[in-house]
Amino acid sequence: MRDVAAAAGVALKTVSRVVNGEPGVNPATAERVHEAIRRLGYRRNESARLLRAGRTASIGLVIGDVSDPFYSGLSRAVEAVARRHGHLLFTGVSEEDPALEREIVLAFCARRVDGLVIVPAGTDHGYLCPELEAGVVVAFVDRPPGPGLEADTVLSDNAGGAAQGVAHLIRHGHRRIAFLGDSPAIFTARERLRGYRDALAAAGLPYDEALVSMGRPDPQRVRAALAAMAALPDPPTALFTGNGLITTHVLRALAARPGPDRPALVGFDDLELADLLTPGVTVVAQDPAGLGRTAAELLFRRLAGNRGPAQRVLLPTRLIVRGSGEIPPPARVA
Amino acid sequence: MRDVAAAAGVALKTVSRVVNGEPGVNPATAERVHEAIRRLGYRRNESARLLRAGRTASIGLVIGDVSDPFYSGLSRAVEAVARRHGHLLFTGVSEEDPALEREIVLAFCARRVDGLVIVPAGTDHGYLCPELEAGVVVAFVDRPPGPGLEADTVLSDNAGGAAQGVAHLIRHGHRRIAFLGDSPAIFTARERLRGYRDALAAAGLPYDEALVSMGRPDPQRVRAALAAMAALPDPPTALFTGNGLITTHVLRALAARPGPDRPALVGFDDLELADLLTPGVTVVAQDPAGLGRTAAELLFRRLAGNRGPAQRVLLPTRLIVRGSGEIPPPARVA
DNA sequence: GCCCCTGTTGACAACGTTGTCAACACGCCG
DNA sequence: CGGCGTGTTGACAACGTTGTCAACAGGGGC
Repeated sequence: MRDVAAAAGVALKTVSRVVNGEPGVNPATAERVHEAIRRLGYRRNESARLLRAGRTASIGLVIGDVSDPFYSGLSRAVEAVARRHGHLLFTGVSEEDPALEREIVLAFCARRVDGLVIVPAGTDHGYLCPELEAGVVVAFVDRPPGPGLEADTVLSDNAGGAAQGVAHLIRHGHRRIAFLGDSPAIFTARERLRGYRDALAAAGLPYDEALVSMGRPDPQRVRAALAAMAALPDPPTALFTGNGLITTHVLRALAARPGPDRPALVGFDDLELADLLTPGVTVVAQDPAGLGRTAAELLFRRLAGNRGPAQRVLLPTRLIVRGSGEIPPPARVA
Repeated sequence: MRDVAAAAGVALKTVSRVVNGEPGVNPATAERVHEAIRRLGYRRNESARLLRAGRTASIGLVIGDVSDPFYSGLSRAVEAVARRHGHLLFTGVSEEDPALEREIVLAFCARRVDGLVIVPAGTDHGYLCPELEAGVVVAFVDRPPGPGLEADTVLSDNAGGAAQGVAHLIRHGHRRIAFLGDSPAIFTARERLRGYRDALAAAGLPYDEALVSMGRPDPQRVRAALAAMAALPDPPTALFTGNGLITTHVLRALAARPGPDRPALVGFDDLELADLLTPGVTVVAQDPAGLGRTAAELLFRRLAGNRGPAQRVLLPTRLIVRGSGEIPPPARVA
């Protein structure tokens, strides 16, 4: 900028005015400056401008794992909203590790991002308090923050969706329905279990701990849990799986056990190609893009000055019936 | 920082020294400063530091669409490498639109990112030249940059992989093999077509334009192309699909037409759940994470000062045989 | 007592911008 | 001709940090 000023024979400030299209510059002078800008290939340093302005026009997004389609739909939506508001997006991946999450969040704060959208892995977000006081705005999505923190939060209706899925199985005559979920340390897993219990209770069915298995969503654990349930004197005739990964593990395990004793299956989270499987898989679908968009929009509303109390938004889920829960029908075309 | 200095009764510079752990500070003074930092909850402004330092310790990633699992695996790898090098990652989504890509890239450059990893949507990257001269480092991934630009590029072996997939079909006795690919405007689509032709030529089979359809990967177009081919006097007995999206469209179309005249199928790109379909889908799998990692590592090698000529890295693909290309076998367990 | 060396500290400028305010020239009005 | 408003321009400080260099005090050797 200094070079441009020298080349055009004007002061720094005049170049700044021209660059920002401020009024009150002689058209002839402006043309000289533009000429110099072109000749020197000058481009304003946005970081410096923002340092001066005291904002960064950027927000940070912390997710668990981009390669999960749930998170990628969510990040895409956040990115779109950020760009619409003229902000750039930092993306960080916590790998579901609270320590890493904290490290990433603090790195974002050190860059003075204007706001944060967080899919929290940890349960203690005390480390955020100083940042909040410093003016950073935070929205949580998919899971609520740890206790003691007031912040906008956007969640799926996990309990309601799970209840809907389980009710679907009950409507189709199932009485012994198993629940295979993620670790109870995870908020969504607990909520979905709650929905499962609600649905059983609503139908007057007993809750049987032997039909519930929660833990890490790895293939061995899922396979072992399935085997244990199959060995019960009164094995389940239907399964409700607590997330997409577990659904796929169960599908793989069931593929090894075809035939009429194959239990029905309803899963939380939609799966790509789920409609092409035989039998089709009925799912409770979330709206990842809706979650991301809503959270980002709440964030920008705060950045625009909204000082209301923290909101908690619950997004509905959608039951997509694809023929499971009945006797295996022929494949349906979407 | 000024407040900390005042609180500790020292000069600004001393606080800076303490914060950076520079030697030559009296331990007692350092303790006073630490005390003040704690009391005031001071946290260094990284943006200001980097402005001073003349770097931003951030890189930009431009991809076409996060919700495509190919891109999400790639971005995850880039993010991991960036963090390992102490850099933050800006993510931008071009939606495969050259104008948007350009806008995002220039926005990143205006922030003075140290480097860029780009999955190019456009074919003219002339707008990057001034940025390159200004010292930005760029690595292209998945597709090469437009002509006239020398930059590190990491590609999958598109032609080789396609040839391998088509050869698999030929080995299983197919002589009429169709190619359904993305728009010929897309580099990878052209390369995969080339591989298809190579494999035919290597087997002494004729190239029949009636068996080739390229265009936007939307369901209607794919369905129409399939119908047209099925209506040929000598319809194809096997299909090679040019990317994952087209493969799923073809699978949906084929699901409506079961039976023994169903053509065999091999697709470029692996699909989640592909092993659970009946029949299983054989694919030519790329390594999205490998692409991202390699591109990011080349980038950081440049940032570390490597001044060699631009490299072009070709990553191998992997044929995953899942029983397609033969008469439909029973489902296999992974 | 003088000099030099070392350890500690601070003043100042700089990174690349923009906000504030003052200066200047010009023309118009009274 | 003096005063004043307007249009144009520039000097300076500031954003929050760090590099450069100088200043100062204390101690040891001559």
